[in-house]
Amino acid sequence: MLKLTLKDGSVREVENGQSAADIVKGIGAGLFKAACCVKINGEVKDLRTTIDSDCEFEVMTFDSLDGKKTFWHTASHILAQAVKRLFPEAKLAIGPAIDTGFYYDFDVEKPFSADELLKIEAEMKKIVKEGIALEQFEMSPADAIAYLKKQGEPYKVELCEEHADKGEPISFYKQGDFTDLCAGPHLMTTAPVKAFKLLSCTGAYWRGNEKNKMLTRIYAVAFPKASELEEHLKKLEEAKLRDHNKLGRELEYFTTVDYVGQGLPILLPKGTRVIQLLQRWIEDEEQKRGCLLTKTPLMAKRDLYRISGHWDHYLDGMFVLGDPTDETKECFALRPMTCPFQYQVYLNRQRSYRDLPMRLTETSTLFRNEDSGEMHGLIRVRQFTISEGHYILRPDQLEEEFKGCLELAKYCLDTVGLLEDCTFRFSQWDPANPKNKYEGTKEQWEEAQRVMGQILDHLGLKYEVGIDEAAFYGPKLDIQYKNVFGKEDTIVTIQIDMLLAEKFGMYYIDKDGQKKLPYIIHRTSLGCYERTLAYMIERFAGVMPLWLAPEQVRLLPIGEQHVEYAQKIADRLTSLGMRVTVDSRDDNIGPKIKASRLERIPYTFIIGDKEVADNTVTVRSRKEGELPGVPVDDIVAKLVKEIADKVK
RNA sequence: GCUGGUGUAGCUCAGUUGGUAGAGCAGCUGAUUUGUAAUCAGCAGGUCAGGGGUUCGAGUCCGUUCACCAGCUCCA
Repeated sequence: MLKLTLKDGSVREVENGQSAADIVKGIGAGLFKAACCVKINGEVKDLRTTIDSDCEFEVMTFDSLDGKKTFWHTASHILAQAVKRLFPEAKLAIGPAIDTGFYYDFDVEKPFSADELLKIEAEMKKIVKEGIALEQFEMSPADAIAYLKKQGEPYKVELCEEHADKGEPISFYKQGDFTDLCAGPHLMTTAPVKAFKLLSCTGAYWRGNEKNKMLTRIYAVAFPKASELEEHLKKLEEAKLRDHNKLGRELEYFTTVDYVGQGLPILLPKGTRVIQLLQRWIEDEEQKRGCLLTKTPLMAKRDLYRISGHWDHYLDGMFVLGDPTDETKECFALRPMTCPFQYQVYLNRQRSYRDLPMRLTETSTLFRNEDSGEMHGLIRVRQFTISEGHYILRPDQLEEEFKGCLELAKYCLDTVGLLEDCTFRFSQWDPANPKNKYEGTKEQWEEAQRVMGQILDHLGLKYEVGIDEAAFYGPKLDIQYKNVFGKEDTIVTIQIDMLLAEKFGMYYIDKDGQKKLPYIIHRTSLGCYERTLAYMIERFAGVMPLWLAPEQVRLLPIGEQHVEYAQKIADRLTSLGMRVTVDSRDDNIGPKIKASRLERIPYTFIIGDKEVADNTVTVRSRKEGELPGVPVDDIVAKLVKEIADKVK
């Protein structure tokens, strides 16, 4: 007999040599029905696994991510089976579960049309209804390759050949007329995959390499119950309503114009106001923290970028003015970053150790010639503005200043309401340097990453490691944010640079009279303003925190006779620096309230006979609903405090 | 850059086998003087994304450029 320790800590005795599925069945029929896979000593395993030693035994259902992924993986096989039934000439690539569902890549002549996707869905329904059992079997690598060649699956052959080097047997799963190279785990049958939807059909490069053939990828999601699928699709629809690219245009934060160009959004008055408020706030905050504000040119001769290394590394990413190949004429480029410009501030005269730390900061507009397919709303653009700082430091100051940068970034993100959804990534180089991206020696990289890792550990920061995500001159701490659709981008970055100081000859005279090279931290405090605005629109569904709202209060007089009183209150709020309008249009109160709601105005005051008589207003707050008969002094004090406190 | 989709009024969308470009909302004007998500009437609004081609005739067919969307790749 074996002893299994279950999740609740209880111990269950079972016969040796049973499958996990049989054991789960013994625990309960309901649990067996819901089981997707098991965890043996913390490792995800197939229900078909034979249990032959004492272990910790946990049953994973669809409620866990591991269970979901097993479920989705089986769903992806059902998708592939349906495609093979309808399009026998389709070649199979890969079909994994992802965090939000699953996909399968196929090599087909033509991508699937919307109609064909419906047909595939219908075929999948049949396969589920057939309740086909999945069987696992193994082959030797040589047999597996021969089998897959015979099946005419070149992509599977390629995967198998790579795996063959390990000398392990190759695992397959078979469900009826369909067999796929697969390590599992999988459900026992196709029956539980009751509710699913094919979401989109797009192109994707084989093995994620743009030099390879582009395959056809179907994204999908699946659930045990139809109601769960409906709920999921509803959530996706709701996310669309928060999408900054839709809402930001509707609410007139920004627009784009085809003859201006891609990635060049026009910030409308509302968007511009929010960014101005953010900028003023950050510049003041940085001053409090000892930063010196600079203003440097938006372009420079190519000579500058030659020194920094950008000319060699990122010429394709720059907007060049002039012929970059003609050395007999001047050639300029718009700046893609601020570093080499801001270093000139430091280089203005000889520096001593007493000048350090020197914390330079700039509200800096940058230009990057992104590939045409990359642009997206305000999140990925060709011209954008960041609060970019360069801290020039003695080695003994590095840790303290790095800590300060992180505190500043966290303070900024927290204040604008984005911190709680951020994750941290320690972006390191790839020592193999496959794209020849990195400058500097192995020793320099190891030293910089050691120092950064040590600082992060001292801070007790939880982070993921991103290999091959570093800058060409050094490692980074990237603060990552996911938008409403789960797509992740960097919102703030803090970098340690051990290369550029030498290139620019940024020596300082130390206490001992020796010339020494400083460390440099590149950091953003709030990162890209456009991107931040986009995320805030999504985070707050268009209702900005009061201190940032382009229009903070709208006053709605019910009749003509109430306009004067409303205007008096508006003047008082305006004199306190608030952004206020009076909607004195000749219209019913209903439509005026509707307009104020649709425009996401944080506070709406309704003013009629009662309010004039009592010196009050009826307040409609986006957060608190309707508050009737609030004395004017009280609401003014409340608003002043909410603004001063930067309430989210 | 790659694959696919989309582009008709400010917005949401109709527009038949190629044959006079439409609606609702928003806007403007007038009436109404109004108490919590659409008062009534009238008016105006268009280079059908932009060049080009086929045709007696193109919103519709073909090709091209641009922009927008989804995904891949990229992101100093």
